[in-house]
Amino acid sequence: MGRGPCCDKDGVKKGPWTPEEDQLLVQYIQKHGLGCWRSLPKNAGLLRCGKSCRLRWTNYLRPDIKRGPFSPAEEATIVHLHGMLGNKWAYMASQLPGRTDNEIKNFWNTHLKKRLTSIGPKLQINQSSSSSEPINIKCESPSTRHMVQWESARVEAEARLSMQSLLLKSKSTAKSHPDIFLQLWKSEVGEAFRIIEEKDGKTSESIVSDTPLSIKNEPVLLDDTVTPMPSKTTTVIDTTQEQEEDTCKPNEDVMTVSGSIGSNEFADSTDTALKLLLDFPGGNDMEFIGEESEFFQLP
DNA sequence: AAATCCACCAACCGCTATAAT
DNA sequence: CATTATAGCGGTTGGTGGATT
Repeated sequence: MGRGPCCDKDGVKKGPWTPEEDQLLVQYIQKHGLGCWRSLPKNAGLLRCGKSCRLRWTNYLRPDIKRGPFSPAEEATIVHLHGMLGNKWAYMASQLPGRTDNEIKNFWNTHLKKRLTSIGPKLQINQSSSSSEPINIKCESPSTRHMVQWESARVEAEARLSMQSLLLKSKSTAKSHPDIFLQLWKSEVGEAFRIIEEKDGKTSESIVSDTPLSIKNEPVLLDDTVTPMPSKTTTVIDTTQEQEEDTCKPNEDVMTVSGSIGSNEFADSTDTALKLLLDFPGGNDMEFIGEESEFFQLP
């Protein structure tokens, strides 16, 4: 049969961790490194299940955890990525070194989402008109406007993608690409971005690394005190540098990924798509929606 | 000063994919 | 190959502390 149980449910402590428990866990990991979470609690003398230990370590005790408020640059990254990917907290965490998925998720739910909701009614999106008038978005701050625009774009993209997938299924002809980014890039959303890119005739910098990356996170060893880190990090961007502007500046400080991706062609196309989609064209962030009226039309 | 409300966040829960037996 | 545990992820909950009434 399969493996033995990870922990018997009885006699397992739950709830907040005490400093003593934290100390036991940290000491054990510093001494033995990361290995089997299943056996860790017993070996470390903890009355916790392995899952709880893993969460405590990854979300709180890891030495590379960055505490404190999110910088504007980090905020912008989250908004960008959420606009693109939705609730992919783990992926966002991989792009924000020192931040955990849990932290990002909490930050989104308690700050960004609220802000988005609060300014929601103020939005005046002129979709009824078939004219080429740009969407009229009224928001207090550029960052908020930015966020709303990305959310709008994401909702549109999702709607269109689901519609497309329905159509594809009904036709049973074309195979949908397994990669969501490539799907998105191949959709009109990506098309609209490409048009703008060409119009502008410039290659804008992206907050997302040019280094090939994959959603399937490859392990990478961080230069840290505790040896084998349970790193979910693949390609990381150093956003520790405070960036006052809302817009994303080019970031040269990119860590090297130790594990290369096997299928580079696929990964590259995915990354290019993601990179380009995360780049804002021109001055008006959502200009392409107004210009490309077919964006709102079904295929 | 007490009660209530609210925001924040750590931790848990449940699900899925993958790995081990 | 089937079964089961593990790891990882996203959603949700509950405790805590500060603000407000």
